Amino acid sequence: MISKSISMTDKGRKSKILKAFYSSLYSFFGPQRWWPGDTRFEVIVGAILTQNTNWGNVEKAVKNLKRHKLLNPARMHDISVHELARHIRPAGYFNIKAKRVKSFLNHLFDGYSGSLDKFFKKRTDILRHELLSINGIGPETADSIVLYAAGRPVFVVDAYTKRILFRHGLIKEDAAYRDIQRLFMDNLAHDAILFNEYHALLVRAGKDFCKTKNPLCDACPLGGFL
DNA sequence: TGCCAGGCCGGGT
DNA sequence: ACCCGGCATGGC
Repeated sequence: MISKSISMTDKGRKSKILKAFYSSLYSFFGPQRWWPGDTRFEVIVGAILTQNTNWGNVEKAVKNLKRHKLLNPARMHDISVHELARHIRPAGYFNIKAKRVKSFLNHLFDGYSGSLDKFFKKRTDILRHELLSINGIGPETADSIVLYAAGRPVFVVDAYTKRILFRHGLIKEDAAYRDIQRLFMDNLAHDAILFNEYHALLVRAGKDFCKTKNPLCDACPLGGFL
């Protein structure tokens, strides 16, 4: 009885903090309007290219792809993995990432004749599981695609999310991806618009105030929660 | 000039 | 079930 009320209290406390974080971030930064990409396919490619990589470098790679009219499934499926690697060079890890984008394209063309409409036409949990089965697509990349390309309410967890939550004492440093994701999804309405903004705001806060080295906690809109 | 950036995989223990 | 090396460019 006692332990139950303690855990309920703790859950309620975290729920309130997560909602307060969102209010503070939204008030401070305003809407972020993610994903920074024009089409679903651009979101998918960007999600793979940004793995452990600065977004600025991804933008250079995306610009290359656009300049060569390659940023659509059919054209990108046609070229060799070697040629693709050449275009995405600025994104770093270009050989492995070219292979990963190709893995997705092979899946898309093998099973869905290259149609994203067909590929997305399934239950959210099935879609997520299917994405995870593709080599080179892990939890964060899969969830980014499910949320930002398919528009389904799953919460995306990334390095900034972990760091911010850890520094505010909401998770352990070695917390697992699914546990962090559950923290958000058990305490917030399953709303794709909300999850979209929330993750984008966490990344914004991370970039501006929560670097690994020299975090600017004084100026951070979440500073008051420490 | 070294460190960091919106991960993930494969092999080893 | 972990742990770790590898993957690579560009900006500060």
